[in-house]
Amino acid sequence: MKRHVASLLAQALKAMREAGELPADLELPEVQVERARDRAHGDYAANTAMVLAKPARQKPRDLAETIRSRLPASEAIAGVEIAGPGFLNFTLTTAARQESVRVALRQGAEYGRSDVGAGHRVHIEFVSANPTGPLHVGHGRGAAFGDALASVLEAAGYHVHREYYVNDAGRQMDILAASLWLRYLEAAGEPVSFPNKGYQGDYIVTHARELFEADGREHVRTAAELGAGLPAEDDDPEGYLDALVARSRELLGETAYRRVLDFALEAILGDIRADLDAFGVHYHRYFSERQLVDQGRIEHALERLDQAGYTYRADGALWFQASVFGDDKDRVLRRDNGLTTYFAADVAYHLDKIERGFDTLVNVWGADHHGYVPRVQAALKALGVDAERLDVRLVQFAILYRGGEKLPMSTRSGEFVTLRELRDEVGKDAARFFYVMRRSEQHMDFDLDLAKSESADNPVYYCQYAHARICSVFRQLEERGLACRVTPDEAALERLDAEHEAILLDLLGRYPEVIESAALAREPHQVAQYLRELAAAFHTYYNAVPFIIDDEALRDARLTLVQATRQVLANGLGLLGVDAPQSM
RNA sequence: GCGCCCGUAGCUCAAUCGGAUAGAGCAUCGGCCUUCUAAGCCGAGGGUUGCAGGUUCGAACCCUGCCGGGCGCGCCA
Repeated sequence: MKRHVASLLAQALKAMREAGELPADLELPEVQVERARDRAHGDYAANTAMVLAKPARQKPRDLAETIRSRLPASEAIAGVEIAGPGFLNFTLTTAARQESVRVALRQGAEYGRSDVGAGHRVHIEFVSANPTGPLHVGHGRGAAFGDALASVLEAAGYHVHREYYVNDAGRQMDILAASLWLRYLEAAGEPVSFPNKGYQGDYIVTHARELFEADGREHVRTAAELGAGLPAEDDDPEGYLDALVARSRELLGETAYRRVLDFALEAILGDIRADLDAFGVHYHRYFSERQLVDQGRIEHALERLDQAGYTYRADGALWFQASVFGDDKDRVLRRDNGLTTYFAADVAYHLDKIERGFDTLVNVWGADHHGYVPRVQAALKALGVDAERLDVRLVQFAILYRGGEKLPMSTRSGEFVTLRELRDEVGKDAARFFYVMRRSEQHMDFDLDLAKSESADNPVYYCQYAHARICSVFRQLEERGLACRVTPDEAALERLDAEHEAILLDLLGRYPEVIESAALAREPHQVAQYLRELAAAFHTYYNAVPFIIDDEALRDARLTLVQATRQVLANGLGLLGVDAPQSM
């Protein structure tokens, strides 16, 4: 409908130019049509006359008058008014307004879907937390945002691929393997001392015991063998850790070491997958960084950069000329010790996404990675890829509070709240809705005690309650031996002339526009805001007007309206990964 | 020090590309269960959109400078 109005305006402008009412050389602007914020302003509003006033050298209101006279007739438009400084306000006919109810019920779960995405292939990468421990609550926002955005894009007609990038290569994996092995030795009764910089969490102990149960004493070495000749930990904790890793590797041999490492990785990745699963987040693929290394994709990427002529050697290292493409400085790809950097792997990963045929790459990153964005963009540009194709959405951290006290969430400190604990405390639905309710750029406060103690006031329940209430109405109807006896097309929707009904009709018609807007702006919070509005309109309606009444035609019309509302609530909540319960 | 993000009601946040009288929830106060779920509804109070300039028909939004908060500035990942 919005597009219909815009097209009417565009035709009017064209006609005016041909009639000489606008300068022939005037470039016609893209017509902006928006939903009227105030119902007194009709259904749709356009600022076209005000935008054109200056270049056309005419008064906005006069221009608006001319535009109105040139508008083609439309069955959907009941009237056009000129208001304020020169707004054109369009009012829909009642028939056009009722149409949304019929469309919503006819399309059911499909209502709201569109084809603006035109099958564009979008790769969306989110969470991608290091597989060195369970997900903590800091990852929750990225998970909720990324998944909701992916769903919204799907609904808007994009072809979406969800991916988790697993950083299963490099030093952190060695530290993980060593940490798990030391706990394994403890489980076997060896008196080893655990390094401060190792992964301290209980989950390591748990998984180490599992390894002990699975493999028995096969990987046991004595504490004496392990400690012999190692430097003192206090002097150089990081150096000590590296020495410990090297010693572990040496004592276990490559095969057993690999076994321990893979066991640790699989166990932790299993935890992560299970947590995301329970959070309602499902990926098409978990993409392994190690595989990128093993398959020579990093060398491939470095060659490509080299061929493009943007690498050079200095101080024994291989550098990328990121500064040529807008980054602050050049970046190292291969260190003087011969190992490639994390950045090199990331270049390879992004190149791989492009080579897999994706049109657009959406990266959902924590805001602490913002300094990293220019160098990845620079690499893509150097590889001849249009930087517009990479869209990095930075998600600000949610600052956690418990009882008014700010909470740290570092995995190193050992005192962090896991995503699982969050789910256990406040529930999946409340957590997901809360995370996705706000703009991702907005810093956010999240008080766990508040979310728990006031869980009944959480906006998610407000929306779910509206859905459950509607289901209850139909149960009630059945109990009284009644039913809605008409199809949506037969319903006497013209009887719905009350103010509350007009508001609901208006909102139902807006839903597809909201999805489209949320997809284009990459802002799933628009959907959450909309659902709250829709739920509010329904609750008001529910309290003001009885549905199960004696007047059968009116009763059926109201039931049809309410059924359409239920459908839209269910569709919208579904996009956000929130359940729409039949009862509460 | 440099760079990025943010600053809106007591609190947490919205505000459709710059658009009409800046809106919700929580909290406070006053009402509504003898009919479909009170996890709800109706009403009231609460604002110099951090501050000061600028741009224009029009600024919470764009520009400049300050103030405050978060984050980042590694041959770590």
